Amino acid sequence: MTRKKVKLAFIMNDSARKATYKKRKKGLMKKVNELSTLCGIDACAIIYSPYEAQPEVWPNNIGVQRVLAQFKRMPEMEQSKKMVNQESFIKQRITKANEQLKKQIKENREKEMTEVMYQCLTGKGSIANLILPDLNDLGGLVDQTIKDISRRIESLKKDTTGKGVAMTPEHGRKDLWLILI
Amino acid sequence: MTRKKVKLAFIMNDSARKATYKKRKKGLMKKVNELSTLCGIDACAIIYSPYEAQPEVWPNNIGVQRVLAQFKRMPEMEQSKKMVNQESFIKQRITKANEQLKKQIKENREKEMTEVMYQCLTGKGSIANLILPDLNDLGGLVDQTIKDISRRIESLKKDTTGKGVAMTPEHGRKDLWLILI
DNA sequence: TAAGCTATGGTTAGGTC
DNA sequence: CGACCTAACCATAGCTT
Repeated sequence: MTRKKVKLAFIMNDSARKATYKKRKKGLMKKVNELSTLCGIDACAIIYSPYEAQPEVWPNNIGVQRVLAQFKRMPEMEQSKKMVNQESFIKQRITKANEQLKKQIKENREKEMTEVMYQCLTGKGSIANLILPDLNDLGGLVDQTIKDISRRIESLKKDTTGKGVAMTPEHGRKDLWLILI
Repeated sequence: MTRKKVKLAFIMNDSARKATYKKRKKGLMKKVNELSTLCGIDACAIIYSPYEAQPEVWPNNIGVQRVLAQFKRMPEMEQSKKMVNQESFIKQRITKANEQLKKQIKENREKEMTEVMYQCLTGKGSIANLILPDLNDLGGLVDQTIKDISRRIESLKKDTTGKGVAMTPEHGRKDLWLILI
């Protein structure tokens, strides 16, 4: 079945949009209810849709009116403070996404370099045709690997049972430890 | 690790409550943003909490004010219509939960009876010490199983390749088909 | 305190009936 | 429609750092 990730954009197909609306509205109401219950906070939600003449609110009209009254009672300036508007919210998400992207790139590069190092160790490749930045990264990786290996040797020396220790690396550097097997 | 299902009730532990609040508020904001974007609807959210002096709103104060104005402009009577108040919402959830409970009980009973039938077939048990309701259910289950087996035999007869067909049953009665192996 | 991790359970897209 | 199903994706509780 085709269940690809849905792009976060307006759904053009009318019936699909309505179906999604109904499902997600239900989920959202549940979430609001949970947050309110779990944390004992005052919350209210109002949703307008082309499918209903009246907006749907949670928890009820009295609660909404009360919250709204409180909200309107504040001075304009105060309202602006600590307010999450759509623009800043989206900016936050973009920043977050960019951070993840950077992390992924770094991770990919590390894997690439590990592969190169492994190729060299098994004689299937050479460092002859690498460019300078790659050589620098590779140097760092080799240093790190040597350190890891030294630490591994030390821990093996201390293992008096003679049966070996778990192969799990200390810091999640799973791939590199394979070299020792 | 212990990551059991959290009971839907006020979290007594202060720091745990705050942590949950922060995580869930973020998730909620994301959901509101998604619903609004995907379905092109006008939505706004207001959350009061002991952790912030000002309520947090989405998408922004202007949007909230506009939605609120629309809301207040309606006659009282109209507001009451189609409104999901907390009580009816909770009642809905209770009804739903009860339905699920019934379904689960029925499912459990079916499994129990299947087990009994299997015990009898393998000679590890007898129907001698069963009470009447159990016998009735068991009878129905056996009938159903015989029908399933007959259908299975028919479908095997029609299989001219002689290589057998997939062992997947037609209606998800996985366990019973094992008898044929 | 906050930020990061991951197993788990919950939500939902795309189907069918 | 709307109810149900399932595979995938997502949110998050409980931890560690």
